Amino acid sequence: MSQQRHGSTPGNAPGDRAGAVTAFPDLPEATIARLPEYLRALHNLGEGGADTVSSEGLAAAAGVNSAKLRKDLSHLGSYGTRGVGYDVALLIEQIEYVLGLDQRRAVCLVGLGNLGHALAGYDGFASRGFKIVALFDADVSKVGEEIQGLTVRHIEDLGRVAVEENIAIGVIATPAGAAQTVADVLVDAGVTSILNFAPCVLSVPANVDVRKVDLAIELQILSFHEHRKASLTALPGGRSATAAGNQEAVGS
Amino acid sequence: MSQQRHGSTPGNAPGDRAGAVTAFPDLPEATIARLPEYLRALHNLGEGGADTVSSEGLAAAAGVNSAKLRKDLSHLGSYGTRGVGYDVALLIEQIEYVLGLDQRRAVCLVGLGNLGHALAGYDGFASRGFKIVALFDADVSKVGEEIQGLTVRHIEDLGRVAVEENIAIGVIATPAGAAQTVADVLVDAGVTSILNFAPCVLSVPANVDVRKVDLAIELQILSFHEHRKASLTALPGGRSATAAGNQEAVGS
DNA sequence: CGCGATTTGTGCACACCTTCACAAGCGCCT
DNA sequence: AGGCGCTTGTGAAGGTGTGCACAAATCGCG
Repeated sequence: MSQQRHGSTPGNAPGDRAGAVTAFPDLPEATIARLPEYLRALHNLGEGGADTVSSEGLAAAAGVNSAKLRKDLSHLGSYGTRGVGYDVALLIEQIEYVLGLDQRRAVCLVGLGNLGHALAGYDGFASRGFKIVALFDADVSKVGEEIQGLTVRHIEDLGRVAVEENIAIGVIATPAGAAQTVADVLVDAGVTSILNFAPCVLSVPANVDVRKVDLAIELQILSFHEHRKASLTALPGGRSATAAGNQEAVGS
Repeated sequence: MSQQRHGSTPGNAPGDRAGAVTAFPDLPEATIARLPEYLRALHNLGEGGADTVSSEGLAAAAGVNSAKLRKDLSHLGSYGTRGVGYDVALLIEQIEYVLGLDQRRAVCLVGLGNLGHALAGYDGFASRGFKIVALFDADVSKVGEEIQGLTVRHIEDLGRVAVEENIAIGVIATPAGAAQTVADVLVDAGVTSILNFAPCVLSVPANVDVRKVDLAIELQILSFHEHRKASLTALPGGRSATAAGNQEAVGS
């Protein structure tokens, strides 16, 4: 993953929410990538009326191995109760805190083509800790358009607005050709996390995190497995028994 | 990852394209997930007029370490030339073959909300080896709508159409509540690879591959890093030098 | 109060992945 | 023909992640 393995400042035990500037024990990246999934599963369980969950139960709901789940939670010093399980509400609170979701984060979206429109209208963001506060596009014919109560602005205004609205996360949904330029503008505007939907590699300063989602790549990976499966059809076995678990979550 | 670690049939060396049913040396999952990125970089380079690339050059274009790139390519028995580099056209052909992209794969898309519409209109699919051949939705008010030259059909027709069109890959872009049902239908229709955009865990037979893309999860991971960075602001360093490389590709 | 059932937290072993460092191979120039 | 510089392919080392299996802890019940 990224080079910024800043050696976590020793400080405060997790669970100690007192000091405003709590530093984290360095969580494994793999764990971090799974926490959001646990969180989603916990919300589901909570809405279903559960007060506590066993690691087994939560693991099933999140589609992972229970040992892995326990180890992940132990990393954040989590408070389960032996013989009982985890308190759903408490665990939600803990994970949201670790992920920094207790403060609703402002996000801006650049590029309002097909995908950009869909993202702007995606209510999953709002319901899971984020708020899209600004939309930008380079195309003047799109500027002024109103989407989901927000007006599309010209990308020139990005710098000013980003500061005003205290935006730390930017989403790039432009064509590949424009993505690097947009990334540069975002970085200049103080954005330190970028979610990139454009099929290209971005180069950014070391203090900026980039995550990339490439829809075609996902399909190509599936295609490989299809190809492999097809080359195995002559073998024994064929369509086999039903079993859950061959889920393949995205994330690094 | 998935349990189907079918012990690869020994057969045919890669590069030996003669036998129609070539089995693969089992490529590491991590390598597979990067191949599409290499492919994209190669296409870019090719369009730029390059005939050959060094591992260093290609690695830079794909945003990875050059040693990793060489090892990845060596896994597929790739033919580079020492002192020269890789033949761009040949390497493209090799990777496309391994990924099974030489045959344009038929994909169906279920769920035509905001995201579904965007996916249906995404030209990145067509240009990278896939063709969306059918659209489905459960909502009768959407059935009949025409999108990108395709007519939305009712999900009841999925089984029949999937067989007719020989669809092996399905994309789920429905709300979470409907996703499992849709997955079941897809599986019954003979689909063996699913790309799931719904925020939920799917349970499917062991021979079916599922990849999940959850937009909110990506943001939550970024949020964690933001949170961590914020808790480090008091430390020495601050905004540091420009450097490429802290890219975080999605994929397992 | 003690015992058994249950479930967490974790030490350990293993598998996978990454990175370094270098030998082997190739082409070019003299 | 020979040597030199460049680049691939890979052995080995270190790191990260996974999963088993079990000890430690807690609850409920007799």
